[in-house]
Amino acid sequence: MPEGKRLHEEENSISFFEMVHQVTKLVPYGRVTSYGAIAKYLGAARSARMVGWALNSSKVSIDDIPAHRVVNRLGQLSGKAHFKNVPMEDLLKAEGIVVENLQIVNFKQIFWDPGLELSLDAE
DNA sequence: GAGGTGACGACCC
DNA sequence: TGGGTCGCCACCT
Repeated sequence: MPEGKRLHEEENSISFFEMVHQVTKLVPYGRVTSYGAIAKYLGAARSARMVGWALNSSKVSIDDIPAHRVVNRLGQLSGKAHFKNVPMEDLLKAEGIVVENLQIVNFKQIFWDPGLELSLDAE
């Protein structure tokens, strides 16, 4: 992944914040990714917290950004508390994702790595 | 203008 | 091997 252009930067000054939203929207139906995976893809592997922060803001447009498909590296629904309106696990289950005890059972199987998948597609 | 916050992850002991 | 601590960086107050 080139360090210059991570994503198709709509603006020259697109923020890390915006890129998180872009990547999150690219997560396929029925698949999930992690905060760290997104952060790593954006070249800020140590800034996973920022990804969570960005998704926190995305809740205003949760209809556009499937933030429920983003969990921590263990597949746990750490952001569940922020889905007070629509249960996070309910959204995941609706996509055929097995959630048990606030954790994705087949996390490894449905894990979607943006750094891997998007590099192949390279839109 | 500066400091605190935050849905995590990696490193160190 | 497992638990604890630090770092990261943009946005909000």
